[in-house]
Amino acid sequence: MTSSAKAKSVVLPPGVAIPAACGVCGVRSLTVCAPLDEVGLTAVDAIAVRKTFGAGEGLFDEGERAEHVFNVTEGAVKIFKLLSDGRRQVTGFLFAGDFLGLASGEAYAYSAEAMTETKLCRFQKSHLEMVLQRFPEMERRLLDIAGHELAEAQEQMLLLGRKTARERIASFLLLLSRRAEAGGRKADPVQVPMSRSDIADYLGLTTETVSRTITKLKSDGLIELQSGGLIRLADREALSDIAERY
Amino acid sequence: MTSSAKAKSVVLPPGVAIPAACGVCGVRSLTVCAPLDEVGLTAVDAIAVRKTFGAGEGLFDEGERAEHVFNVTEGAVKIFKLLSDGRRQVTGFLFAGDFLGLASGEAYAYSAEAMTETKLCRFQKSHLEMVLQRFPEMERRLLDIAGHELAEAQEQMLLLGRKTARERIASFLLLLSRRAEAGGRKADPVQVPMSRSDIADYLGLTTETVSRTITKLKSDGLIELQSGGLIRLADREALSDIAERY
DNA sequence: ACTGCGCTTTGATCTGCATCAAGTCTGGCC
DNA sequence: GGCCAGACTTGATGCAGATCAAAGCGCAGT
Repeated sequence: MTSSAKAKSVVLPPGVAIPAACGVCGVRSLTVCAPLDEVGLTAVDAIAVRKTFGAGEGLFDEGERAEHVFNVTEGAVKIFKLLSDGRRQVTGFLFAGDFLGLASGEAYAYSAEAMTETKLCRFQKSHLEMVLQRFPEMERRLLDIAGHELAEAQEQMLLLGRKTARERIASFLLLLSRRAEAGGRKADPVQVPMSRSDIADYLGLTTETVSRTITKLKSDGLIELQSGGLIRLADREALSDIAERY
Repeated sequence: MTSSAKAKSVVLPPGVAIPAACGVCGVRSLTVCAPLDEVGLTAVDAIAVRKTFGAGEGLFDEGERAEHVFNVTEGAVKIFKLLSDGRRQVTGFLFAGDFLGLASGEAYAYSAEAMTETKLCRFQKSHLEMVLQRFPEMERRLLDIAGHELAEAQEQMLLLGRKTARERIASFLLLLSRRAEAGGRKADPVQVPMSRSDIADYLGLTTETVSRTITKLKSDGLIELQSGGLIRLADREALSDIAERY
């Protein structure tokens, strides 16, 4: 009903289960599972369902009954809200290690869609709550994550309410780079897996303005566009000055 | 260093301690303390310090070491972030029952300032963490609160990124009314305790645009300005249509 | 009651980004 | 390897809201 299903590489039906395997999880240290010992990990493993979504495939829609939460293990996801006339605000991009579903009460507060082929662990909320009760260190970790997300949300409000287009793009590139680094991916020629339109809807701009502004940063020698959606931050210092933070 | 100290009615030195008294707390059912039994309440009481801040007085500044968290029991507080050239984004308004400090790690992610004479319970973070360990129901409650705040933050991103001035003002008035109701205050002629400038910085507009837009809503018969900062939502339905949500 | 200062409103003009409109590039597919 | 559709870039023009400017207005202090 909301986002156009522009799924392409989708071959499997949404969410083919593959054996859960926390033991070999490459992003565990980044996730909500980080503080768990073997006993906790076994408990989580027992309730985790691994799912794979193709690029463009929707995970859930805003307003839908929120039965699950997710942990991204591979790929990239965008979350967004829509107005009835189609205006869209992308409220976040999630990568490997990121937790998805904190902001939901009874219903999801936003829609979520895979941007690339994405793998994630899905948990039934009621199951996770039982595990949380047994392992308070996991609940503490969730609270930390929520605090970080809240701080990032406020940074984004500052960007959306008060920054110019140039400042927004500079902030965005630095944010992506910083998050890539935190997630153990390459920070400098930074991978930008989202479309201009997704960037525009994240930054409260239009695709044209995003394109023009990136072109300007390039001709000013602050960044270099490489193939494969990579962007090199040629003058990180100047970008930081423009962005003021991040 | 950040917000101009326009304190006026400040007579006492910042934070005169008055006896903590959870037993007679009028907003307990709204707060993080809601799920606690007598034992838990006693533990919280033991670490709570009651403070009073005058209108315009700062609670803390962004970047400052975050040693405390707060629970507003009376009054109204605004939280905001600043850019170096003075541009300001108000990221939230807090009223009786609201919890303050979730979004901070080592340092506060924003500055906070009392808008009216405000009373709050202050907790040392390290103390609260010990109490949380003993009373997991309080930690659960905190997680719920964080989830709500996250959802509100995303709603605000939609507003800042994609709504027109008229839609922003309509959304804001409905939000204030809804929160007043949730806090047990009067929802219809709704109290608007913040200045035009605070509203502008919350909505990503200028004071002039806020003023013009409110005037227009008034002349369109959707709202009525009353004395004492009260606004009557004369046509709530029309306002909702304009706002699309909230 | 008067005065003065800060807040709000109202008016005139300007501008950064949106909108409208063509191209141009890219990569998936036959 | 050539074709096509969708994504991106570039250009011309328009407009919502910012900026600049000047009154009103309310109330704290005398």
